[in-house]
Amino acid sequence: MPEENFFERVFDVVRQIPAGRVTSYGAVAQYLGSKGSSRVVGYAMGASVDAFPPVPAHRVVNRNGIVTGNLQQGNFKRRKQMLESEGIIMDDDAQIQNFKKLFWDPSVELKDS
DNA sequence: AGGGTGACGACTC
DNA sequence: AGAGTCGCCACCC
Repeated sequence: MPEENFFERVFDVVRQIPAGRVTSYGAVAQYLGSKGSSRVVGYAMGASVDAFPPVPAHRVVNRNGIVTGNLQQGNFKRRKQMLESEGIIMDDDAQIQNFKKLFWDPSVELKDS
């Protein structure tokens, strides 16, 4: 069991997300064993700005495949562009198309290692 | 030691 | 179907 804080574990997982792929807060939380702590994952994302190396928080969206970012609208728009830059298509403005297809589940990709 | 906070998720009305 | 509410759990003050 890692002695790192929950946040660091979240960061580590998020950093392993391949470009052009996305995952959900809940999935990360579930992978970390705290399925119900999806909020904590989101909170960790907010703290990701303090983390180093930087965490691609833009690849983490909510369960709906919608890019959130209530923290700062500015970053929100910007992250959308980054996602598109990685080949991810957005529907309305924040809805990811083929979200299910692009979904990167840590509990599946990283499995139980 | 206690309370407030939060980039979610699922349930209920 | 849309909107509101509750719960969850770790971190910070």
